[in-house]
Amino acid sequence: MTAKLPDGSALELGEGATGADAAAAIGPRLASDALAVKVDGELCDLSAPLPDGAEIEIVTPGSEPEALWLLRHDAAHVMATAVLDLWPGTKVSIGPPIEDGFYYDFEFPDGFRPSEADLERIEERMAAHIEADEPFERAEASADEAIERFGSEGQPYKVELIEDLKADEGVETVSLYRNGPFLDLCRGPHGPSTGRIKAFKLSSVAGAYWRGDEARQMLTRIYGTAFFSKRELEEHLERLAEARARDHRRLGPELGLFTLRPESPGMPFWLPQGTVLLRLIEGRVREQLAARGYVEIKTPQVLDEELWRRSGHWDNFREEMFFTEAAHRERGADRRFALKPMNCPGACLVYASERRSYRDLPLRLAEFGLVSRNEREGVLHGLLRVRAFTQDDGHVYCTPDQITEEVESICEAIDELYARFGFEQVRVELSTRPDKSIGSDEQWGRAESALREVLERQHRDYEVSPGEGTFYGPKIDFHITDALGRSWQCGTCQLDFQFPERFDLAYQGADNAEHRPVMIHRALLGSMERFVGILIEHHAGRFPVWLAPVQAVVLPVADRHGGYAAEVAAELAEAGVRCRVDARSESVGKKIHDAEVAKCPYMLVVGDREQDARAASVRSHEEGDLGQMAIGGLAAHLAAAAS
RNA sequence: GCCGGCGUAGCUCAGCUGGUAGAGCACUUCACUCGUAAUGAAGGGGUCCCCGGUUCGAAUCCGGGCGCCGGCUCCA
Repeated sequence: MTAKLPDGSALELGEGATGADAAAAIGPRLASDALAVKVDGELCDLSAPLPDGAEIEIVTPGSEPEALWLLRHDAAHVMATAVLDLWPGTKVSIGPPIEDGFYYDFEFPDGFRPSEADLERIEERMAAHIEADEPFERAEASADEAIERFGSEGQPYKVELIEDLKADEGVETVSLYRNGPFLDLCRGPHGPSTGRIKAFKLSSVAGAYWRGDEARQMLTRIYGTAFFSKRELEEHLERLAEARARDHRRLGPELGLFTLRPESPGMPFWLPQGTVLLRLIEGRVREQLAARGYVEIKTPQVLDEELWRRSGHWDNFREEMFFTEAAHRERGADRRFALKPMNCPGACLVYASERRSYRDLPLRLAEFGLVSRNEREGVLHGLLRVRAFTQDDGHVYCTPDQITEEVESICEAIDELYARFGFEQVRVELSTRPDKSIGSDEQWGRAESALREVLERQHRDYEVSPGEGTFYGPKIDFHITDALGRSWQCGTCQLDFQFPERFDLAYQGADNAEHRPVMIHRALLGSMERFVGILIEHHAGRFPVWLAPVQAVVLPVADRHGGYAAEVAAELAEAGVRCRVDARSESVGKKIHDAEVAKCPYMLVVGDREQDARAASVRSHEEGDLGQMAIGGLAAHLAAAAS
C-alpha cells in the first residue's frame, strides 16, 4: 500500500501499516516525535491502520494547533485518572481541551469539593502517571456494552452521553481509551502515551452545570493547562502574570480613573482623571460624527413602561431591565417607568417628532447614551461587564437604496477611529439570519447582500457567523486585538427592519406617498466604559501622551521655585498641555517617584538653574532625562509628542 | 441566579487552637528646602462587611444576608 505525504511524494508501506509505521519509515526522529497522524485531513491515532492511498501528515509537537489540542486532551484524561486515584467513586463527565488549556468536570462523592490546595495533590498524582509513561490504548465496544459497563461502575454521566449518542446520532459502536487504570469514553484521538506531557499546571476550581444547563446538576470543574516544554509553560504563566499586572480593576482606581463601590454594584464612579479620559475619547468619536453628517441628540434616562412593551424589550429583555418602584399617578392612570437599556426607542421618538421627507434622509442621529441593564450579579467584571454604561450610539434612518453607502461610511468611521487609538489589527465578523427572526426573506436577502457588498468592496477579510445575527437584522461586528493578543468586540453595525415597523416610522417620498425607512444601529467603540478598560490594559496604564489625563507635572526643586513653577504650568496650559504643579515640600526624588508611579508622561524639574534660564529640565516616563529645554520649545515639544 | 474562594484602617496585608486589634503606604502636624524613583519625627484613623445564634467571653465557631474574586456554549 502507499500513502501520500504533504510534499507530494508517495511512501510505500506494508499491508495494514499504521501512522506509527509511516513515521518510522520516514525517519527515527519523526517516529519518536510523532503524536498522531492526519489522514485525509482528519486527526487519527498513530496506532490506527492507514487506508491505502491516503494523504497523511504526521503530527508532532510543532504542529499547530492540533498538537497542543491533543496534548491537553491527554492531560485531561491524566487529571481524571489522578482524581479517581485520590477520590474513588468520583463520577466523571467530560474533559475537553480548550483555548489555553483543558478542564474536566467531576461530581465528587459525598458532596466533597476540592479546594485549591487539593490541586497540588492532584498534580502530584498526575506527575506519577506521566512519569510512568502509560500508553493510551484505544478499544471499541457496542453502545449497549459500554452503557452496561459504565452503569455498573457508577458512571451515570457516561451512560447518559452514550444513550444520547445512540438516540440522536444512531451510534452503535463507541470508542474507549485506557491510560493506566483509567478507562474513559472518548472519541479520541490521543497521543501515544502520558509521558509526552512535559509540563502542566492545574489552575482553578469552578462550578459548571452538567451540559451547561442551569436546571441540571452542578459539577466541579478543574481547569489546567499543558505544554510540550517547561519553557512554554513558564511563558504562559508569565503572560498570565502580565495580564494580572495590567488588570484595569487595579490600575483604574490606582491611577485615579474610576472607582467601584458596593453601593452601586457594576456602575462605575468616574474620578476626575478618568472623566478627562472619557472626554478625550468622546472628542475622537465626535471628530467622526462631524465628518460624517451626524447630529447629536440626548434622550431621557427613564421612559414609560408602555414604550418598552412597544419596542419589544419587555418581551425579550425584561429580566435585565430596571423599573421604577413608585407608581406615578398621572392622568388618572398608574404609570410605571423603566431605565433605558438601549437608546434606540428614544432615537425613534426623535425621528417621529416631526414629519420626515425623503429629502431629510439619511438622518443620522448620534447619542452618547447612558444605558442601564440589570446584569446578573455573577457576570459583573470591572469596566468590562457593567450595569450602566455609555454607548457611543448612532441610529441612521435611510431609504433601502442608501443602505450600502451608509454601512460603508460606518465601516470607514470605525477604521479611522481605531487607527487613531493605535489598534491596527481589526477582525470583522458578519452575522447572518438566525432561526428566530422577523422580516421577509426578501428583506433579509437584500440586507445581507448589502453588508456583504460593502465588505467585499472594501476588500476586507471577514468571517461569517451563520445564524448569529440579531432577530431584527444581520450585523457586522468589529473586534480589536490588544497588546496581549486578546480580542475585544467593540464596534457594531446592525440593520433593522423591525423598529421602523413597531414605531410606525415613515417618510414622504418623491412620489408623495408614505414609505418606511430602514434603520441602522451602530456603535463605533461600543461601551465607553468598556473601551477605557481595554485601553488601560492595552497600555498597562501608560497612556500615550495625547490620552494621558495629566501630560506633565512641574516639580519645583525647593519651595522658593513655586512661583516660577506656576508660571511654567500656566504657559504650558496656554499651549494646551494638561499639566499640574507638585508644590509639596518634598524632595525632588519623592516627587519624581510619585509622578512615575502615576505614569505621568513628562516631569519638568525647575530649580535655580532653570529659573535663570527661563527653562525646565525634562524627564520623560518613556525615555528618562532629556535635559534642559526653554519654555517655548517645551510647549512645542509636548504638543508634538501629543499628536 | 448557581458552584467555589474571599471580606480586618483610604490601600496592601499580619493577627496560632475563642480572651475586646497591628505593620507598611496614604492622611494631618512639625522640622528639613532638598537636583531625577520614597527626608525624618510625632499624630489621627477600626461597628474586624451586616444581622442573628453558640459561649462567661466572638474578628476568630455556626446560620442567614450583602459585596468582591474565579468560573458556569465548548457536547464522548
